[in-house]
Amino acid sequence: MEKKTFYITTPIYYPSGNAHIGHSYCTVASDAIARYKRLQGYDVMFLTGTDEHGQKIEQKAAAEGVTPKEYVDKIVANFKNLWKLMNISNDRFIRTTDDYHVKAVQKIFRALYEKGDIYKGKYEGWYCTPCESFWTETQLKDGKCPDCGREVKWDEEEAYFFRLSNYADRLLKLYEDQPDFIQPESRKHEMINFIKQGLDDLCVSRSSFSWGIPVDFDQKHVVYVWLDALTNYITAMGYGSDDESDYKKYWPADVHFVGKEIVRFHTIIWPAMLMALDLPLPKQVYGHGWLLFGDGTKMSKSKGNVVDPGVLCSRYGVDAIRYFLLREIPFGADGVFTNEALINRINSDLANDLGNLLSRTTAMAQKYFGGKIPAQHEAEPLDEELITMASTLRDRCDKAIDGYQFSSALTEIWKLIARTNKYIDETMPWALGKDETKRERLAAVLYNLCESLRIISILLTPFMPDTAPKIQAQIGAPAETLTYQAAGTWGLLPADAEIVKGETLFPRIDVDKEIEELNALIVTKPAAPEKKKIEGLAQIGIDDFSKVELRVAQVTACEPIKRAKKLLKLTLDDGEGERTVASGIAKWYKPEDLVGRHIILVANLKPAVLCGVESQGMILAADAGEDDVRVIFADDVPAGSRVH
RNA sequence: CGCGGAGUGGAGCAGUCCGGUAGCUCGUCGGGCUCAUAACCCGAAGGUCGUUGGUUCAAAUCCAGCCUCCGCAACCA
Repeated sequence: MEKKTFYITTPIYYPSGNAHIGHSYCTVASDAIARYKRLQGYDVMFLTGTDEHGQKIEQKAAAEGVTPKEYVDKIVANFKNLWKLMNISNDRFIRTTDDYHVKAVQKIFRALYEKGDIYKGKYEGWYCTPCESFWTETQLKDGKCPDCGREVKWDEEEAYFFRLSNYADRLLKLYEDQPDFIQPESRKHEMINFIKQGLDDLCVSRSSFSWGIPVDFDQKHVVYVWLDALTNYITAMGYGSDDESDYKKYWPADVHFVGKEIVRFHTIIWPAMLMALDLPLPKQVYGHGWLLFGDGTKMSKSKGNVVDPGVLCSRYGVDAIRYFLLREIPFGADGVFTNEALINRINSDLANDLGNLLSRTTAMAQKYFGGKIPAQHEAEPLDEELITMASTLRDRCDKAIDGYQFSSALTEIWKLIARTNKYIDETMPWALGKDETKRERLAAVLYNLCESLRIISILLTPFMPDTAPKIQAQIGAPAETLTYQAAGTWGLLPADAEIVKGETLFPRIDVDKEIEELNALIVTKPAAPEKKKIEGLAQIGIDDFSKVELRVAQVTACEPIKRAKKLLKLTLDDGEGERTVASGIAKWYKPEDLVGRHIILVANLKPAVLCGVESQGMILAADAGEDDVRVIFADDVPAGSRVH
């Protein structure tokens, strides 16, 4: 009989920079599920990869003076190395630059076009010729190109569109028919609302850059991100190629793991495309949360190297990092990553509870029986609770894993670890060891400890693939006692198992010292804090500058603007009269910080309405750092003074 | 009144659907033990469950208002 299949995917990551711990999080989670399902006997397909096209990569490559392909090759190698380091067991790795993917995407694009689900239309927007970019009204800065600051013009570009709007009803029905399709539940409401606001057709081609898959029947165009990236989940299985056997075998996917920021694309656009292609839909999309820093800000590449997964793995071991990611944060919710939390977890859960349990068990087996526990055992009623808990652990883990709650699965395993530690205190083997008449009781106790560890080690394998075999080697468990079946059965460890005290699984870490060293890493490493070069804008003449009227003005009143999170409404005295200005500084200044102070005003800026407030000018402020904006004050200059 | 989520001992969370003893992990304090990685085991302290009001014999839990925080949408002139 054929084994049941299980197909799980991570998103394909955008290789515009090296992998960070946010990528690791999702990938490790997927890996744990893939391994667990394999353990259970499924024929698993675990896919990850990289999404390599697009304007941003094209620009980054150009900035480094290499071709886009050369640029991504380097970063993709970084991703692959990290996955290898972190014991990621993916069966395939797809790159959207792979030949088979390119061909399949072209085929899909053409098929949808011929079917009428893709049509040629016009993409309208504000166009900046030098940048070759379209911008929406709201992206413009002062009515000019946000990139280069030059004039833009309303223009249109020929583009292909996908009739997403046709699928709104079918999507809503999908969510109803398959209540589990979007997980966690709360994200479903967001999607329903989004659809009810009305879906626009989706632009699926671009002609303003060339780093992409060409539309084969219209070479001016390249396929734009959605159709290129999302289809990876089927092209990687050979869909659209000469050999679709894997596609037939594994599709539809059992679950797509994605970050919550891309749930929308996976639960609206992707199913709609599959509907258009008349293909089966994935069974579930699971949107996990983000890893946040202690201050609640999102992980990003610019924030320093402490969260470089490679660094963490080399300091603490891969399994410690895997454990932390899977245990600390309930899947689906956001979680905070701090060095303190990481080290505390390692010390208390891994070193104290698990590592020490193994250590004391093997040490006693050595000390009292030279590593071979006699076959004659004397049981006591006290043993029953431990035995029951251990032999039913597998079922509780299964249940947690079915809902992708690794955190719960690990919690269950650690309950047994704690119970086993307690069992040692209850039975006091060191006392039994002093009494020659208690040899058989002592044998039973030590055997039970090893059995508990055997079951623990099996269920730990998917999460900590390095550590589990180490435990199994120390208790001398043969392979046939380490299967999924064996995890549900007590008493399999053979009498002749050779127990050896091996290396310490997880050495305790000196918290203060370690934190200090990590902090030192933060300070020194990003010491070259990629000071963003101030992009050279086009030069202007003195006459251009003189078109700008700068004036000192006093803030006479200030209040927040309702419905606008970032805006403050300032009432200014500019020397001639009163005027109102809206400014996006609410995050950094409170109204009382500003009232009475003198600022510099751009006095002849065309008024604009922001969140219902007419703003008659703008005030000068500096970007003092990432996320740090400071208003330029001129308190000793009288209001009304001209600045030039 | 844009949509949604959340406010529970020092920290991080569960409990809220289906009202009735407020639970877990870490930390703190006290005790036990000595097999073990100064680890392990037991016990204690610590919470008016954001706030106000309502329903009820009884509210963390149900209802209404308010406050605060966080996502998404709009907005950083």
